[in-house]
Amino acid sequence: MGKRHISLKDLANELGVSISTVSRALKNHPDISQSLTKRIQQLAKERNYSPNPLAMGLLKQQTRMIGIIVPDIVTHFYSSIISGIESIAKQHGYYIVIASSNESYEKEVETVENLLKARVEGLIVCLSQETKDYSHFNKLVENSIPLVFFDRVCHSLNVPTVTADGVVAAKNITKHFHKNGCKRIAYISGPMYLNISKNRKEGYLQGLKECGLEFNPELLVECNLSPEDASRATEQLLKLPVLPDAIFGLNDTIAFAAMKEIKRQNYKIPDDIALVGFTDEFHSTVVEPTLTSITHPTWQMGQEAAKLFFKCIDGNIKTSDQIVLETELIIRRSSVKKR
Amino acid sequence: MGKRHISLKDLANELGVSISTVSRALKNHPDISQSLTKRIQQLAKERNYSPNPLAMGLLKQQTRMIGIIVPDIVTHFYSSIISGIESIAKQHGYYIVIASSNESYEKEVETVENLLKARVEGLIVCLSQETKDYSHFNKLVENSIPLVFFDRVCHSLNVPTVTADGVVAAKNITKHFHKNGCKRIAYISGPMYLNISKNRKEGYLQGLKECGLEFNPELLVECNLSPEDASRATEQLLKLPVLPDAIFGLNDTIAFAAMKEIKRQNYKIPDDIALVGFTDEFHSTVVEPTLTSITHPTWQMGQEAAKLFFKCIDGNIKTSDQIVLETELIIRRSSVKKR
DNA sequence: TTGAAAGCGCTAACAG
DNA sequence: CTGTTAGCGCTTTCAA
Repeated sequence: MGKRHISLKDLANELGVSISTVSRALKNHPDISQSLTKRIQQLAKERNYSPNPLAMGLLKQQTRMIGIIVPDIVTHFYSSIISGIESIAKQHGYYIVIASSNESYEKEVETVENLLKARVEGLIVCLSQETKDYSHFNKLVENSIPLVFFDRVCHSLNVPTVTADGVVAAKNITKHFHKNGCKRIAYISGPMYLNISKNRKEGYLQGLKECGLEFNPELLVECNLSPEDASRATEQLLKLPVLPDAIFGLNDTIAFAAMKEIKRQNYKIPDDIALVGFTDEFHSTVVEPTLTSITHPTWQMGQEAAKLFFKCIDGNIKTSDQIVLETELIIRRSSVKKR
Repeated sequence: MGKRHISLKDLANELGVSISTVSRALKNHPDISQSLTKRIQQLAKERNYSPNPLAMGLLKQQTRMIGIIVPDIVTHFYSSIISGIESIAKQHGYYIVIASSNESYEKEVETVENLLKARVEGLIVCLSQETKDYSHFNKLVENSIPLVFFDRVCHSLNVPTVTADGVVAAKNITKHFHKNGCKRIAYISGPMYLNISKNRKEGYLQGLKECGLEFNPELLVECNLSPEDASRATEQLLKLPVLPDAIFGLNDTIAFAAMKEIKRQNYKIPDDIALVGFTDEFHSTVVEPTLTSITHPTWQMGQEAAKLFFKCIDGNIKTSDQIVLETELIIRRSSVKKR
C-alpha cells in the first residue's frame, strides 16, 4: 500500500523547515521570503501535494459536502436536476452526496439522519410522494443547517424552495385542450398533499373556468406515482359512461402509462382522447404519437436550488426566497385533434 | 448557528469522566465497569451522539467514500448501475460520490484527480467515449488504490471489470434478424477502440457467419454516441443504393435516433427496416413500434462492481476478476416483420 | 477500572 | 521572516 498522499510534514522535513512555514508559503503569506516560498511551492508541485480535506474539515468544521435526497435517481427529471446542482457545487468546490428515498417516507427519514451523521453541510431535497409529516427536517431548521426544497416542497417549514409554476402550466394545458375542441378534460393527479398535485389542480380549475367549462369531479382521479397505479387510474377514466376527450397526467411517467392503457383499449390518441404530460422526459419525442408536454427547466432548477443552498451557507438567505420557474407547453401530436 | 454535533468531550464533561473512558464505554470495552458503561451509552443516545467521520477518517486514514465516474448521469443505464453500487456501498457503511465525465476525456482526467484529492478510497469507473489513453489511472494502479471498471473497460490495465456479454448478445440479435428474413443487416457502432463496440462487432460477425451471410463493410457505420451523430449514421445507411433491411444500434440512444430518422424518411419499421437496440431503456416499451432490445442487468452490474471494489479494499482481489454478465434479447415489435 | 498523552493533517495565534 | 503551540474529534498505548 504505502503512503498515498504526502503531507505538509513531509514537505517540511524534506526542506528542513517547519510545518507552519510550508503552510504559509503555500498560501503566499507575505511573511515568508520570496525565495523560500518559491522553493516550497515548487516541491509541493513536484510531489503533487494536495491538502487533506479531512484535516481541513475537522479544523474548520465543514465537509464541503451537500446531501441531496431525491425520490429516485433513475428518472431523467431528477438526474438532470442533480446535474444542475453538481455544476454549481463544483464551482464552489463542494461535492454532492446523492441518496434516494425511493418514494418512501421511512427511507427519507432514515436518509436525512444518515447524511447528517456523515456531516454534510446541508441538504437539498425533493420530498417523497409519501411524505406528509415534516418533523424530520425540524432539526435542520432549528440548527439553521442549510436546507432547500425543490419541486415537491413543504412551505410550512419556511425553507427556501425552487418550484415550477404548476398553476400556469396546468391552466395552459387546459386551455390548449379546449382550443382543440375538448370538453371533457380529465386530470390524473398525484396525492393531494403534494404541492405539485395541488398547484396543477388549481391551474386545471382556473383553466376550466376561463374556458367556460364546469368542473366535473369524476374527471379528476388520483393515483400514487407508479406506472401501475397510473394505469389503474386511466382505466377508471375509460370506464366512465361518457369517455373523457382529453387527459392530462401529473407527469410524463403517468402520461406514458395512460398512453399504454388507452392504446390497449384501442382508443385513438389524439382523436378519441387527447393526451398531455408534464416534465417533458427525453422520450416524449419518440413515443407514438409524440407527447405534448410541459417542459421543466430541470438543469436550471438544479442550479437555482444549489444557488439558494449557498446563500444559506453564506447566511444571507431571506426566508422568503421562493423561486418559481416558468415552464413551457411543447405541443406535439398527442393533443392536436385532426377534427 | 451553535454547535451542531456533540462530541466525546461533551459527553465526558457532562459526566465528569475522561474522554477515553467515554470512547471505550461506547464500544463496550471490558475495562469499563458495567454501570458506567450503561450510564455513558444512555447519555450518548439521549444526546444523539454520532462519531465524527472526519476525525475517524483522519485517524484511520480512510474516508469511506467511493468515487464513481460515469459518462453521464441522466441515462437510465448509468443511474440504474449507480443505484446498484449504492445499495452495496450502504451495506458497508460507505458513501458514494458521483461525478460525470460528460463523455469527455479531458473531464475524465480532471475528475479522477479531483476525486483523489477528495480522498475517496477508490474509484468505480465507466470510461468516456473519448478515452483511448489510460495513463490517468496509472497512479491508482501503482499505489494499489482500488479501481474497478464497468461496461466500458480497459483490459490492458489489469484491473477488475464488470461487463455484459456483448459478443453473445450481438450474435443473438443478428440471428434473430435472420430468422425474420433479413439479409442486409446493418450495425451502427460506436468508436472501435471501445470494448463494447468491438465485442458487439465480433458478435455481429459471428452471427452473420452462422447465418451464412457475408459481411458487407458498407453496412457497418460508426458514430460517436450522440443522438445527432447517430441520425447522421442512419442517414448514411438509408442513402445506400440498396437499403438495409435491418439495423441494430450499439445502444438504445442510437436506436431511438435511428428510429426517428427512419420514420422521418417515411420507411416503415419493421417491415422496411427492422430495428433492435441495446441496453433496454425504460421507454423501449413506449415507443412505436415497441423496441426490441438487449436487457442489461444494470442493477446487478452495479452490485457486482461494488462487490469487486470491496474485494479490492479487503486486499483479496485476483487480477483475473473479470465478471461477465449474461444479457437477454427482449423481442418486441420493431424487429418482427409481418412478412 | 480509569486517566493522560500522543498523533492523524492542518491553521492560526503567539513568540521569537 | 520563521518556529512553537494548541486544538479540531477520535483511538490507543502507556501509566496510575
